[in-house]
Amino acid sequence: MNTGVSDPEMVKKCPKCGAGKVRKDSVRGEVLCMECGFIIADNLIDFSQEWREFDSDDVNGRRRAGAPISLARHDKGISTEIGMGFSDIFKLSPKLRPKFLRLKKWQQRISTAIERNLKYALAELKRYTSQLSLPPSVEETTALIYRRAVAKELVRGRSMESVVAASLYAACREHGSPRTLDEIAAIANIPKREIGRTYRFIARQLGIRILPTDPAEYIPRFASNLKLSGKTVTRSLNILEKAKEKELTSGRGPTGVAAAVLYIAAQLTGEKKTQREVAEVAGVTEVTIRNRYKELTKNLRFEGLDDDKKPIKALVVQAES
DNA sequence: AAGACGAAAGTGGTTGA
DNA sequence: TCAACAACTTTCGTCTT
Repeated sequence: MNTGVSDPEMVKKCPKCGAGKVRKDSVRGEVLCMECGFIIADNLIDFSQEWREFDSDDVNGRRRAGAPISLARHDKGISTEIGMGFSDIFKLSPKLRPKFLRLKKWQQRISTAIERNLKYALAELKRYTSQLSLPPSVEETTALIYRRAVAKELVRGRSMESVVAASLYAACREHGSPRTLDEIAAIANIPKREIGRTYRFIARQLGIRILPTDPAEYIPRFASNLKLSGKTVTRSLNILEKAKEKELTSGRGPTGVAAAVLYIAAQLTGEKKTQREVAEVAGVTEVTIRNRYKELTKNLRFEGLDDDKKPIKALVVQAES
């Protein structure tokens, strides 16, 4: 997203609504307005230094030079290649030249075996993360998961792409900014169920906990896509809290719950959206939204109003009175 | 005409024997 | 490995605004 913001750190006011309630979410890599829900900037880069110096030993041992080590580079950004300099070979005695060439050849053979694959995988990952506007922290986590999967030989029998996609799916969830399987499947060009299957497999093998996703994590993003205000987001989260207390969310698809809650909140704040629109961004059908909100309105009995014939109408009346 | 509603049948995934 | 099961989808006809 290009919002024309050169330095997200310096943004104090929302460029859209002018309100001063700007919050930086470094986990999701987004800067967003709490008033109108506008995402001012995303894809933030973490400029912070990972080490601090406490004494003179640290100054020598920890102060770093060069680029930080990155798991998202196939060689972690620190490989040495023999004979990169064009003229190096002429610095050697004629006697040593065959040895030099032999070493060079061997290095290439070793690296091609493992590194080639990794290089390709990480290039693919880069494409996914940039298309989904995910921050580098997620990319790093994905790279780590993928490396662990490779180390355990979990890629065998599976396509490399599906393992990268599954790693990405896992990393997004770890970072609390889950993407739906549909979203990842769309850019990776892999069937949704294959990613899901691979995800469950590697998660189990690598001991990654599989907890159901919290619908709340989808709400800000969906709301932003629907151009809903921060007020509606807040309202959605309130409704969701009540729904959780009454166990209305367990066992339900988190995207469906998020969609229904947003739909209801939008009705309440008068920012009317059709079921079709909400269903679209949430990646569920209108029927699912209907089923969820029927459960919600029936069981939550919004402020004592309980008209099961026309729950939504009842809600709007309640909101206006 | 568009949106909302809901019934019915079908799909893919989980679970427990 | 198989059947039962819940959640979700697809499809379609009806009602409401």
